[in-house]
Amino acid sequence: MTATRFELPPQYDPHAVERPLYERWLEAGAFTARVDSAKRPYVIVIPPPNVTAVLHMGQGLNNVTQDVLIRFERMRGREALWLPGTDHAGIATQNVVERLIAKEGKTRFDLGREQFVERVWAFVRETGPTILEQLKVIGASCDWSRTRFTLDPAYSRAVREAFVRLWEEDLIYRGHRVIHWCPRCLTSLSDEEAESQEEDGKLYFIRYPVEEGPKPYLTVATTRPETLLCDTAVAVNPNDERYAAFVGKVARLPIVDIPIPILADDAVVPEFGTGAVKVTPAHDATDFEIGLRHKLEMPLVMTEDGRMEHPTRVPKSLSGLDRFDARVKIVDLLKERGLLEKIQPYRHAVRHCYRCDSVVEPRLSDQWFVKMKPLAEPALEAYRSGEIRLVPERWGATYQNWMENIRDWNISRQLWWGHRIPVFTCGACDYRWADREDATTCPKCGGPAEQDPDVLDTWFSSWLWPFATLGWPLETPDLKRFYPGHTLVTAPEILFFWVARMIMAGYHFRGARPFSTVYLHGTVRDTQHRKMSKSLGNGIDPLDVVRLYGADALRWTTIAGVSLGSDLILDPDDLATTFAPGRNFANKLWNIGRFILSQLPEHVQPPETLDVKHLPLADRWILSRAQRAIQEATASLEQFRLDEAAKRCFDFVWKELADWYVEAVKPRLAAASGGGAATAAAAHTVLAHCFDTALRLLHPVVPFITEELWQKLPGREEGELLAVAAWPEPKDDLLDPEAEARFAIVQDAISAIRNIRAEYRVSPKTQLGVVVTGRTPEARRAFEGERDTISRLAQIRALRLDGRRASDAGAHAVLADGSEVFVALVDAIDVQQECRRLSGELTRLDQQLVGLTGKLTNQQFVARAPAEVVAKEREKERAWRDQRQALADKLKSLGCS
RNA sequence: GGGCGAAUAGCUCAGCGGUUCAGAGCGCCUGCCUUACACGCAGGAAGUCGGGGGUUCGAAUCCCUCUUCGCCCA
Repeated sequence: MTATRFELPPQYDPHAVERPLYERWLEAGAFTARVDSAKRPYVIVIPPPNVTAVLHMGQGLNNVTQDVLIRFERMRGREALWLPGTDHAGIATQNVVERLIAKEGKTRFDLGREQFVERVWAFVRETGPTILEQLKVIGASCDWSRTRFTLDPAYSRAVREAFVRLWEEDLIYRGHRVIHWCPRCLTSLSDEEAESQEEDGKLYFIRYPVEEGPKPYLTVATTRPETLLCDTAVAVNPNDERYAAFVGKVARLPIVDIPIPILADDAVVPEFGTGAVKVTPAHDATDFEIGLRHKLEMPLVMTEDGRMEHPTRVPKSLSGLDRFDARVKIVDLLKERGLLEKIQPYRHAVRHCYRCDSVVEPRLSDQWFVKMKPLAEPALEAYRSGEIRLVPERWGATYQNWMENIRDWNISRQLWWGHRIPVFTCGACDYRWADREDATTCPKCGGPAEQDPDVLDTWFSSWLWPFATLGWPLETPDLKRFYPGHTLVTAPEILFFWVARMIMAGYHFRGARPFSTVYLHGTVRDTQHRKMSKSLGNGIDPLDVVRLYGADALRWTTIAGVSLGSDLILDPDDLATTFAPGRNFANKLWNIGRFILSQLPEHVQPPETLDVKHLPLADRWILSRAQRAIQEATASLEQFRLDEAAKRCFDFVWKELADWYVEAVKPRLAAASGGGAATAAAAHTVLAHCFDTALRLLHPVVPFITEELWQKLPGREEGELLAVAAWPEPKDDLLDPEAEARFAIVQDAISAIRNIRAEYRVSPKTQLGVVVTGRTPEARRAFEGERDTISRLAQIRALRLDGRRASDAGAHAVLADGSEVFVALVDAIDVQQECRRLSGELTRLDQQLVGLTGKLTNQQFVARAPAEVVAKEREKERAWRDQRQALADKLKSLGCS
């Protein structure tokens, strides 16, 4: 019976099992979605990590969440496809490689475009697979046969196709306007990529001399005095009477000393500063609009890398200075000339580059834009009609707000790494067109064609991810079968960057939603609630966690620790405590398995053979609890309540199966070799069934340990895998509310005895004499049937159920249903203490009864509350009165006053 | 300035109209190496559910307001 395969170590060792199991899943093709099966598809596309990235906790949470969902649906019989891949991440990747070559003392300009791009490719080929390999370590069940990269040739064709189509639909245009410019990355950014942060800045009040004005000067307020060098006007609000007399006059621009007009424009907010503002059309989006309206000059006063430069406007002393150094200098110059009125502290939003955090410089330039309004409309409608659902729902407001106020999308980046913009210009006739092929000559005049030097925003490729990964624009079998997809799991930070745009692209290019549900999970933070980040050094390396405690411990802790949409707080300085829940649970599961496996014979009868009605109460109870666990865990997973599902399974396997059933059934198992063969056989079946159920339910969350244990269960056939085994279905004939209620009383009795034992400090070794008196025939039958259970779990020498006791020296307890417990404690008993204990109970009960009777005598309650609530309260009152009576009797018999 | 969210045991969080629902995990206290597990077992202490007001027969749970914190957008 004790075959060698059950000789398992008392502590679970994840390292011994994880890698081989993952290999086994791969070899079996367990994660490969089949294009030709009859199953309904279920598709998740991974949010592609940057190709240079290494796994961090945020991705850990993100990917474990996806894995739970995909494994759940796979077990439920769907054709599950979890499509993995990476993103070329234009700016980020280019930055990484630029830093690398900087160590060699070179810049990308030294290498030249072609060589530099080749250098990036070499780097990417080396590091690209890293993060995907790391996903395997944490158990991600991706379909690796379909791994994609946004710069794959096929994917690049999709990007190009999308661009050309939009061009043909007249949705792409060349815009001349002020955009966000990163002077460090040397590229323009979209609105989303320029993140605003509240900062403490200063408001400078500067006097602009006025020629022949009502006053000698006009004071303007600005946060960026260095830009005054390219001011081309001063503006006030047309309705601002304070300045009416200035309008039409000429101011002299300080330092530069040239005349600029004073004009009136609605865009000026009278409440800001003095109500008069300087107008810098080339370095401020609002000023640019003013400039357009008043046909102002728009000189640029900075180089692309943010240094002051202009042939006539920048004085020699400032030329070549960084913009922030120039600010200081300019302020000094203004002071010298008596033109600085004052400086005030000022809190305002400043935009920063989302990749390098540099302060973004608004800058006038020509860029390619996508007209977004027509794309946004279907995406907005999809949300409003419920065709696409956001979980948690509250993000809907944010989504709608963004879609309603959508602005055109600047998609050109002045980078070398990425999809080169397929726009060509004829050197001879200036004709401009977008092309699916690399053109060399002009289709109009045959002149030389020149391709736009810029590349596309990375998000312009990743917004096609849900279908470009499946072969679009070709109508591939994969595309037909696996689009539209189902669930997208991601963080709210990229709701606009990526999710919203994918929805737009889905409708625009495929005429169908890319997915039906967007699950937005929280952020991983440290104990001070700071977002984990490399720069703060407060991150946790998920692989460290795997190394220390195993992948399942990592997975369990992240899934059970985070409720729908909330942040996950982890302590990077105390991994042991942080991941203890996962480690402890895995070990517990291991040991439950170790025990059960050691007990089971080679052949266990299937649960269908059980004569349920005649099983012992404990068996009926645990079987019923198993059905409930199935129902509740399934329902929770369907609602994306992964933590709830995990905890429900935890309670079933630990708090019910291990703490109660396994303990209750030990005497029967021990009797297997003796005369109790039949009852032991039933116990084997029940144990095997319940454990098998638990392993299936837990597999999506802790796949490794469950697979390992499941493989060892008797009756396993060669090649069977839990990863593709069927999800449990609740069996109605095993649901048994009566057994659940009865067994609860047995548990209640055992707890009462244990409580008394602890209270009177009776050693666990001391075998007690106990009398349990059931209040009802049902209770008496329950106690009778579970006599052995009670004796074992409460360490009882002599258990009487007939109500007769040998002495009165003992402790008493009354159970919820009015049944009574008497524990003989001849020496240990302290009547005074017993009186205190029981009267304490009585007082508590009395207080509850006061409240309850008050409620029941309240006409309003009886009249207005639902009848079933009232009935429930009445029933409760009856039970409590029984309890109270029993307690009072006891107190009286003990002689307590 | 606009919008959203959070505030419940020492910590991280469940619960979101009906008192044995004031809970879990970790931590803490007491006692146990009871032949699956000390990464464990048994028992226990611990919160006027952020403040105030309201709705309701009944509120941690709904509404208003204030305070504190976080996020997003301008």
